[in-house]
Amino acid sequence: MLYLYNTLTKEKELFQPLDPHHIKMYVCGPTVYATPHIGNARPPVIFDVLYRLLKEIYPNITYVNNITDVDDKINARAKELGIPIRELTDSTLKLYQDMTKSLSILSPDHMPRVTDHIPEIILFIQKLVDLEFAYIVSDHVLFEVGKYKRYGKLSNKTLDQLIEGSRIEVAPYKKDPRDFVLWKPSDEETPGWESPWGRGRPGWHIECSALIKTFLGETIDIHGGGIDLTFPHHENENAQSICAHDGEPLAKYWFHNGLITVNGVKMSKSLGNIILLEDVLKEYNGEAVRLTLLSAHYRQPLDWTRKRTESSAETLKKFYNALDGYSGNGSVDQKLFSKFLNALNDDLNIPLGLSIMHEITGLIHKADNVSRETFQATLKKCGELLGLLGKNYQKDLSPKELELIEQRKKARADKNFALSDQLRDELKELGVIIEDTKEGQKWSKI
RNA sequence: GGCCGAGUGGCAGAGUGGUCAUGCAGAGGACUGCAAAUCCUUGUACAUCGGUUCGAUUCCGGUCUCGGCCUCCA
Repeated sequence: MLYLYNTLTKEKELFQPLDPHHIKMYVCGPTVYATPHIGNARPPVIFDVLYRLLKEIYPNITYVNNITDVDDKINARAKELGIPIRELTDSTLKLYQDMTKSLSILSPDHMPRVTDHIPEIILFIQKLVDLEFAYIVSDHVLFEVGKYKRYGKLSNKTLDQLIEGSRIEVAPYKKDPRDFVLWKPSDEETPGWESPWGRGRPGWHIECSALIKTFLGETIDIHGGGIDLTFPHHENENAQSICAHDGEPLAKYWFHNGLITVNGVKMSKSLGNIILLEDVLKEYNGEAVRLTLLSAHYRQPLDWTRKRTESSAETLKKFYNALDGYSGNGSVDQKLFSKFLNALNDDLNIPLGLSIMHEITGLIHKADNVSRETFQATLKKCGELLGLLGKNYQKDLSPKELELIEQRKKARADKNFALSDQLRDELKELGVIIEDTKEGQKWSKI
């Protein structure tokens, strides 16, 4: 029984799929204009775990994650760099794909690029115009918020509050300051597509509505993203999709992850406290970064510190240590695995799940040879669900490393401890950890 | 200002109306040539003030502090 916290109802709810034979999930993907930071990495990792969990429970799931490659931020950035837009989006997309690889994120079933689906977007907007939920003014197509009575339900805002906030851009042609752009005109230099409303480009929110419709249908099970997308992005998406689809809900469960903070405050471009993923990966391997991203409950903020990442790396070492010597043939201890699964099923309580993995680690060390394999298989299986412990960590050693290991073995046999200690230090410098056990000298590589 | 969320032991971080979170760090011990790993032992934790209750860290209300959204943002 899977329970998920639903932003729409503000409650933890039993997950009841629309169709248990086909689960549909959509997560808002990146706008490809800037080097990914660790905040960009949290949703893909969190949703990757949810994806793995759903796969464990249900036979068939379609997960769609879009790539936004048309956006004014992209245009501005390309101009600043003096490079063609396509070059910027392609190279940034490549960085995101690299991130996926280094953080062991499974590929979603579809990763559509928005620019490959402009006709669907135009059709979607046309429908809203035809139904009179949208109006055309000054070459723009605007969604008329006032026509959707439940606007604000998702983000828990009343119409009055939004007006009082009054930080909304008030273009003079808007009927209502809250109305938002579905389509806007492009000048010669700006990317644009021919449409019934002239040459232009889509507004921010419409792409997701159109892509969901295209790939998954009118109503999906889970729609997700960072909590900061709730308003205005998801609120607007929700409004336009519901209006286009005769009141059918867009998503049954709205699932949002908390944000990454630095010294307690949100990491954001405007504050300039961005930590780039590539910089973190220079110091720590992807798996340690992944575990760090999973080390707090997904809805809680996660304060990014060096100490935290180091602690994750240590934890991984401990887990891998416990898996040492595993044949790969153990059978999973169902009782322990259920305990772990129950933790994840309870609104993705990954920290609790990790504590169970620690418990299993202890059991491995205390077990006899027969049950050890079972516990190791179980730990491995738990790790799999979190996208961890998949590495074959006993990597090949270089000839030099092998040579040093041999030398040390000999030195110990000769009881030349001064030399053996020196060789151990040398190997450590190379990243090879030597441990002496009853069975003799053992090595592992970080 | 409005709407959310949070305050747990040295740190990180779950959770619960009444015997255990867990990890790291610390202390003591076992093992070891020394380490490391591992094992055993070890901690008057739940912002604050009231209320409900036989009993609250857990429920309710007030207060304080912090964060998020209301603007591009994952």
